[in-house]
Amino acid sequence: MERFVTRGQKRPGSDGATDEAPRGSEKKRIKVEICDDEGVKEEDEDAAFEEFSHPIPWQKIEADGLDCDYALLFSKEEADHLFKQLEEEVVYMKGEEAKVQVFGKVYSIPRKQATYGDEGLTYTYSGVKHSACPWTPTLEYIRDAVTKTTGQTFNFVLVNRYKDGQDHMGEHRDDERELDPLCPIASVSLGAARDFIFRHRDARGKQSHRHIEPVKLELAHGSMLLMNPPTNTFWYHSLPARKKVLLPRINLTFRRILLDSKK
DNA sequence: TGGCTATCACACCA
DNA sequence: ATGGTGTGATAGCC
Repeated sequence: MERFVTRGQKRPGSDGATDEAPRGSEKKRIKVEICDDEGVKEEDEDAAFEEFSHPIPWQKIEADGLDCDYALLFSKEEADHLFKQLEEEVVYMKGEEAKVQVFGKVYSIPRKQATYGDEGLTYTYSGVKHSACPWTPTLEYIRDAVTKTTGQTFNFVLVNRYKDGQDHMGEHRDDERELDPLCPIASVSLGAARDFIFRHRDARGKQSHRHIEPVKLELAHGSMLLMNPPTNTFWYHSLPARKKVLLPRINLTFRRILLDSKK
């Protein structure tokens, strides 16, 4: 069974007049598709709250073992500006660095990637160790904006650039060995809106024991998706190809990498 | 040791 | 019929 659900409309009865809306008290509409054998259950989104310093309308996205928060972090004008700045500043991997080995065969990854972060940090992707470049001004600005709204600090960002709808990323989880398991991953989107799909690890494959429908959402220009633990443990995510998308998208995933003393 | 990663083939749908 | 999309098979490396 599949249903499209629009969640997060303004609560009936909320006066909606307060400037200092606590997190979750006022919602923007985004299209979230939550599918479930028994249909959709509406949760009280106000039940979840944390003290954030900036009042932003948050959208809670929850399923079994999945816990995300979605918000528009930047206005269109600011997001346009940031996108342009990143197009000038970010230097992407090329050549051998942009290749990946899958089932013995070597491919160029279907997107461009770059890693930035605190000095000396490294990140392993598909068995290849990348060292982080020093932060650029725009990446620092966005990082700080994320920190202000989430209260979380980050020492690393993975930049993915999808030149159009043909560029994509296959289903995966982020490497848990290197990541601080208690720190959420903050995913900032700039440019073309793209579909984003979560699938539960027990609902993959031909004969999976559980029937858990995927959670699908669209990541808008200037948005931020916070993936809270334990989401990354149970849910794979992907950015599927979309032939109709003709414009580029830049995605920034801010993380906290453990200083590699232990692996 | 097992889980990862992209592509291809093919089924399904409108 | 056609094109876009979703799912499974693939089988080597660390």
